Amino acid sequence: MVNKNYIIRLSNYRHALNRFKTLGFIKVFSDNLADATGVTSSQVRKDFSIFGISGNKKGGYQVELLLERLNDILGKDRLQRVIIVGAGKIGKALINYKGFEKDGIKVVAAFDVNTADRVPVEIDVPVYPLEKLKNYVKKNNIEIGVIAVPDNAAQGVMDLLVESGIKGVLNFAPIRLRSDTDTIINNVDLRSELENLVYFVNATGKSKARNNDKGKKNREEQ
Amino acid sequence: MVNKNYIIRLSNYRHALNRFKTLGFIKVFSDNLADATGVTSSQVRKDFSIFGISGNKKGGYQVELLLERLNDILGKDRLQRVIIVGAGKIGKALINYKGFEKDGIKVVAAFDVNTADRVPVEIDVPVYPLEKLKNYVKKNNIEIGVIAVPDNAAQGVMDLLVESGIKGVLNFAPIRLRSDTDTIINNVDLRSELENLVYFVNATGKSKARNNDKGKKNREEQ
DNA sequence: AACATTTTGTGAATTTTATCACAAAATATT
DNA sequence: AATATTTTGTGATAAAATTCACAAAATGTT
Repeated sequence: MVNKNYIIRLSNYRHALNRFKTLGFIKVFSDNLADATGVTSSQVRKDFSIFGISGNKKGGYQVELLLERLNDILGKDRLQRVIIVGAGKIGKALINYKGFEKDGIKVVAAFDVNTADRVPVEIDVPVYPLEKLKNYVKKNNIEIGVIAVPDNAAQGVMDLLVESGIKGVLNFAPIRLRSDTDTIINNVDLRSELENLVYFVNATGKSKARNNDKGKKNREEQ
Repeated sequence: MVNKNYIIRLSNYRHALNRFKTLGFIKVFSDNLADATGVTSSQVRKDFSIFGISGNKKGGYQVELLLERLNDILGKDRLQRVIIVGAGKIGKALINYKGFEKDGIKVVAAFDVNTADRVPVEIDVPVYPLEKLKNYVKKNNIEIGVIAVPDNAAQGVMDLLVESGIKGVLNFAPIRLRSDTDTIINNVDLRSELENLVYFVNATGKSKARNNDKGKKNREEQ
């Protein structure tokens, strides 16, 4: 069963590959990708096996071909348009972040209850009042929305997004959103990440090690 | 072996408990916490069992006592001071975010190569030039740092933080940081989160379900 | 062209994580 | 005070994820 962890790893392989490509690599081996992403080489091969990706025995994988295959799996063939709800601190940071574009993700609009004093200055992403969200999403066939509003507004926004027909939500509010549809919810909980660090920092030296895929020191995560 | 996932769940239980407390609850049952955090009740009990937390058969758990216990485990007894490196978009958002304080996390300073045009306006967190970081960390015994600089600067900042004696790092740069010390690194990779959504949104209806702890729709995560 | 070396691909084994299921305890009910 | 009900706590079990390990294939070497 393919789940989030597989996709995160594929995404990591893809990014490592892009770097290898920049460096002029023509082929890579599973242990190059393993080193670059912090997993074992058998993990890399197993993942590829699951997605039907194959290389050459002794010859490794052709960078170009492998990238194509990963791009295909990850839906990188077309630009993914995303909207952001909440043009506060986090919303603004996301709106102005240019790094997504090279990964095929484009913030096309933002929505906020208070558009007046929240217009981001640097980039030409329009900020609309919340009332226009539903219409915009339907008209433009937006599939992914980011929730960057305060806790107490988050569920309301979630309901609005679901009602508008959105398919996936990235939630920055530190609460558990509910939806009875099959809308996909990913959470980014910075508070939790920091609390986590606090715990392990305090535990350092008390031999409370941590070593699963997410916890292992020096391992990727996302 | 206690790892990140345990701590994330404990952190979630703690937050649910705080809400229950606000609502006037005196006691809770494992399935209240399960509902609130999106896990099973046996998971809640198993987690508690691992941390030696016990309740009363039939009586559930005393909210107040349980909170104390969780606060203790999660190191919530004292304020955790954190520094932020990089006063760009994300750095600024974190600096100005007030939500952490109620969870005992305080941003005490920020550092940036370019302090001039990057001073955050709203809150009185000082922004120092990068050269002052090492000294500041040592002098103030800072344990946790947040990396919010561009990719290409991230490893350099990481090295600097490690050299300064920092114990835990929350990394927003979408690369795998390396350190030969046992500094703990947690990554927040928004690009990866969005790519993940793209995959599952595209897969919707193609019966590519996802159902592990992180992937299950409507489940908490971080 | 034979032999050595490297690397994939994948079943099997192992480890980790989560769920089940039920005895024991606490509370409620009659 | 006896009986019924509820909920914990945890071994046993199941499921999931990862690693192992090795045959097979591709490439390199003598």
